[in-house]
Amino acid sequence: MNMTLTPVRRAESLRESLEGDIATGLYPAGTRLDEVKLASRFGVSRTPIREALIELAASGLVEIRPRRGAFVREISIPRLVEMFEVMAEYEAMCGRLAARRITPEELVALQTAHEACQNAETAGDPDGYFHANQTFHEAIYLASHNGFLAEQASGLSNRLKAYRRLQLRVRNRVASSLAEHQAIVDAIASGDSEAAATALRQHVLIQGERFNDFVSQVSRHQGAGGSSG
Amino acid sequence: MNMTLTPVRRAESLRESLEGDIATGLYPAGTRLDEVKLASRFGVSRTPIREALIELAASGLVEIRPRRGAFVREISIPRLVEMFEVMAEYEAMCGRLAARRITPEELVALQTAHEACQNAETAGDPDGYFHANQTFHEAIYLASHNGFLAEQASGLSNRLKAYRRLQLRVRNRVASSLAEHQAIVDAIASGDSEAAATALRQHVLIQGERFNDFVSQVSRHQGAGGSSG
DNA sequence: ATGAAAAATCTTGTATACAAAAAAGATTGA
DNA sequence: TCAATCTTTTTTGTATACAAGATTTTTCAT
Repeated sequence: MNMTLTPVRRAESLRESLEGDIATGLYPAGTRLDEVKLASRFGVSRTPIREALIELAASGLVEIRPRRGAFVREISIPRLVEMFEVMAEYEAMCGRLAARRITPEELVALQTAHEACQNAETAGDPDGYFHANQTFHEAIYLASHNGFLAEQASGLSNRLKAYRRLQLRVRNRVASSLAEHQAIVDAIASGDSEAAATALRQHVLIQGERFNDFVSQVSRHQGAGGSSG
Repeated sequence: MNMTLTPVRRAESLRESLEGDIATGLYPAGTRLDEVKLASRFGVSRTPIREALIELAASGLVEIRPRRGAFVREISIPRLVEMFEVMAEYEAMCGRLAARRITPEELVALQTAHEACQNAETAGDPDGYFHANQTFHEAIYLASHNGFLAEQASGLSNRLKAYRRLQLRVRNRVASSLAEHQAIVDAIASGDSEAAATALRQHVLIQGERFNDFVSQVSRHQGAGGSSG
C-alpha cells in the first residue's frame, strides 16, 4: 500500500535500502559495492544505483574510489570517538536551546517519549527501547527550534545508529540511560539550559569505564584491526 | 599543466565548478539548473552533470525536486541565522579542544595566520584578509585534533563563505575581528579552553547591532522577500 | 617453481537512447 | 475575452551502449 504523496526518484529509495543494508551489517565495512550486482539485485539499471551510491558517499557512509568502485566506509575506533564527541556536542546544543525555546506541546511530546522509554525498559524490550530512545532525542532536536541543527543532529545520529545499538548492550546501560533521561527532561522543563546541555553531553559521551566497555565491544564486532584513518 | 595525483571523476570537478558558480552568484538562489544547458556549457553529457547535481543536493547547495529539476537553494534569513548559530558552536568546540590539544607547531601556524590577517588589514587588502582569516580558522579546526569535527566545520564554513564576505563589509568589522583573533590566540595559547570557546562563539555570532547590520546587508543582497522556510 | 610481462576480462565512467511526466502552447466552447 | 481541455514540446529518470582504466589470468623466461 504505497501512498507516496511526493514523487521520489528511484535512486532515493535505493539509497534508503542500501543505508539500511549497511546499518544492519548486510554489507559490512570494507565491502565493495558492485554496481552491476546491486543493479540486478534491485532489478534496475546501473544508473539509479550509481546515483544512490553518490548520495551515500556524500553522507559519508560509503567511499567512492575513482575507477575502482564504492566501498562501505571503514570507521576506525578513533574516528568513531571523534564522531561521538561531535554528536555529544550536537545534543548539548539542542538541549541548551530546547531548555530556552521548548513549547508546552513539545514538552508533552518529550515527556511522552520518556515514558515510552520507561515502558520499553520494564517490558524488557530492547528494540522498543532503542526506538523510543530515538524518538526521545528527536523530540529534543525539534525543540531546539533550529531546523538546521536538527537536521545535522538527526543525520549524524543516523550514521551512528549501528554503534549506538552496540552501546546499549553494555551492562546496565539501559537503566542508567533512563535515569539520565529523567535529569534531561527535568533540566529542559525547568529551563535550565546549562544543566540540559551538560546532561545531554555526558549522556552521549558515556565517560570512564563505560566507554572502554563500549570500545571493546566495537573492536570485537569489527575484528581486531583498528585500521584505516 | 594538470598533475592530478588522484584520479577524479569528471562529475566531481563539475561539482566544484558549479559550487563556485553558485557562490559567486552566477547562478543566484532559485535558479533552475537545466541539465542539458549545463551539459552543453561544460561540453559533457547529462550523466556527469546529474551526478554533480546530486552531490550538490547532498551538501545542501541545491534542491532536487523530483521530475522538475535542480534549483539553487534559497536560504532564508532565519535559516541563515540557524546556520551561523551552528557554525558558532563548531568554532567554539574546535577552540575548546584546540586549547587542550594544540601542538607547538600548530600554535606557530595559528600565530602566523593571525599575523597574516594583521598584515592584510594594514595593507588595506580585503580579499587578502578574507583568505588569511580562512587560514586562521582552518588552523583552529586542525588543532582540535578531531578530524571529523574539522571536516564538518570546514564544510559549513565553505557553505557560508558567500555570506561571511558580506559580513566583513559591515563598518569596522575587520578591526574588531582582529582584536577578537588576538583574544582567541591568547586563550588557546594559555590552554584556557572555556575562554577560547566563548571567544570563538562570540566571534562568529556577531552579537547585537552588528548582527542586525549584517542581516540588513543580506536582505538588500537577496531582495526584500524573506521567503521560503 | 617463481616472477615479470602480456592478454583477456571485468568494471567503472560517460554518452546516447527512450519512456513518461511536466510545462508550454494551441484549440474549442462559452 | 477568458477558461478549460487537448496536443505538442521539453525535460527528467532510467536503460543501454561503448570506451578506457583496473584487475585477473595466462604465458613465458629464468
